[in-house]
Amino acid sequence: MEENRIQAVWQGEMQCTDCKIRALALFADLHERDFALIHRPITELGLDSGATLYRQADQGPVVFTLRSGLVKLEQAQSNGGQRIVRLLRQGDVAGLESLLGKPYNHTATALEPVSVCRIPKEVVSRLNQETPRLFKQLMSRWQKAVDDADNWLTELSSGSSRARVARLLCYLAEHGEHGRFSLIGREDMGSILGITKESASRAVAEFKRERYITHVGSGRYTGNLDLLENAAGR
Amino acid sequence: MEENRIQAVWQGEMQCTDCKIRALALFADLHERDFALIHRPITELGLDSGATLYRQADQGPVVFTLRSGLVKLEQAQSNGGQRIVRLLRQGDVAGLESLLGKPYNHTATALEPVSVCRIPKEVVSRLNQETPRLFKQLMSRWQKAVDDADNWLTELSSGSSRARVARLLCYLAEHGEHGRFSLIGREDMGSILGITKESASRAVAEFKRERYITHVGSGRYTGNLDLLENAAGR
DNA sequence: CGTGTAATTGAATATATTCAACAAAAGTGG
DNA sequence: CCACTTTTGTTGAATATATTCAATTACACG
Repeated sequence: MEENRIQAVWQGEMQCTDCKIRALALFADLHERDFALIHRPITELGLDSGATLYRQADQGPVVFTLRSGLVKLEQAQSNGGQRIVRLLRQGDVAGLESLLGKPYNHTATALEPVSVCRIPKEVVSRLNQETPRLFKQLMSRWQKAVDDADNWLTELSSGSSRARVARLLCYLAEHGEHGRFSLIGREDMGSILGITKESASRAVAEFKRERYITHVGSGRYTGNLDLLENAAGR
Repeated sequence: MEENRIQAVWQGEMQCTDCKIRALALFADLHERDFALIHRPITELGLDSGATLYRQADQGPVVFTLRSGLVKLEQAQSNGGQRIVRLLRQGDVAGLESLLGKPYNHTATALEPVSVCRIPKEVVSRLNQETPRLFKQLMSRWQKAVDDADNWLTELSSGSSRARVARLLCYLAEHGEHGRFSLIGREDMGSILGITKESASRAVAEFKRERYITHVGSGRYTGNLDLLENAAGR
């Protein structure tokens, strides 16, 4: 049911002790014996691009950690629109607010195929009581969410539309492997940057023409960081 | 020295057990005996409008809780400018990142005379080890910072400059006592809303002419919430 | 190979910024 | 308490920038 709603294309029970990205994940500092305290199943899910992890206002029993891929967090505006307030990638945690018994504050949607771990909140609560090691990681994740939100505002919601798009492309280029990245939809770009999809499209099209970004096949691009940073105004 | 740098106009050692706003503060859930664990002094400071609590990149040994007044958090942009990313009021905590050993991420400045409690981070760490009661409050503060940041983005950084100013005035009116509030400087408004001070000024002047806000003496105003919400587009 | 979705582009319009001038308010020092 | 200086707010006019809406064009997928 739950798995159905979130449109998993594959899933499996997870052994966190063997996790290849544990250094990046919420459970980074846990020891062997800490894992004995996990009594509820942690499942790993694979989701298609476009799949929804959870919806704003839902009362969820789980947090997610992102193993790979890219997820957007959208929040409803009082005027009826939606605004993308953050992008999550490997190691980021989604739905922390559920640990406080609060409904999800965002709708979380995969922007590309993603792999996530679904962690029941009881697992986190229990581990947090039993061992102080999780505590610091939890605080760090919360702080990272604050930092990301603040940087989002200062970097992506200020300046001309061209500069905003340039900064977003820098972000994508810096986080993509080998500097290669997929462009996100122009509508999403607009929702991230607080501009219209047309303005986003115009800026992207210009950057293509001016070779600030170059197509390298199968929808992937590389960016000229120097040129982009310059257009971003820094 | 420290007290000098933050330009305190008065200060005194604080007995948290007697705190009149404890229900709102970080130490809300603590019991009598928990306070025996506090070995370092918590001081209460009064600051003038314009005083700086701390500066971005400083490595501070304290967090602050705000007892009264209004504080802005400014963050440097990569282009050299500054953007106000949050406003803090009664019960809010500033400088949580210092608990993780990180430098402050913002410059915190009083927008009106404020009263704050200055809490050495050792006090928080120690209490947090000894009692689980602080833990939940800490998580809540962190989550509130995230929520505030997200709402800031969706509510104050979207739409026309007129709508943004209307939303900011709504915010001020809702949080002021008896719906009365002081207008903040137009330059600060611009920095909050991502517009120029001239655009902010134009919108404010219009709202005054149209009686969306009314002067009630000594620099204080009341707002017509219906009209303002309407102008805010909701 | 069509068909629908997403991206691009153009032209008209709306909106915000810039820069300059002036007014109002808030300090400052007798 | 008053004159003076400085800062802050307001407004106008020219310009730059972004939005809107409509018309194509490119592209992915069955």
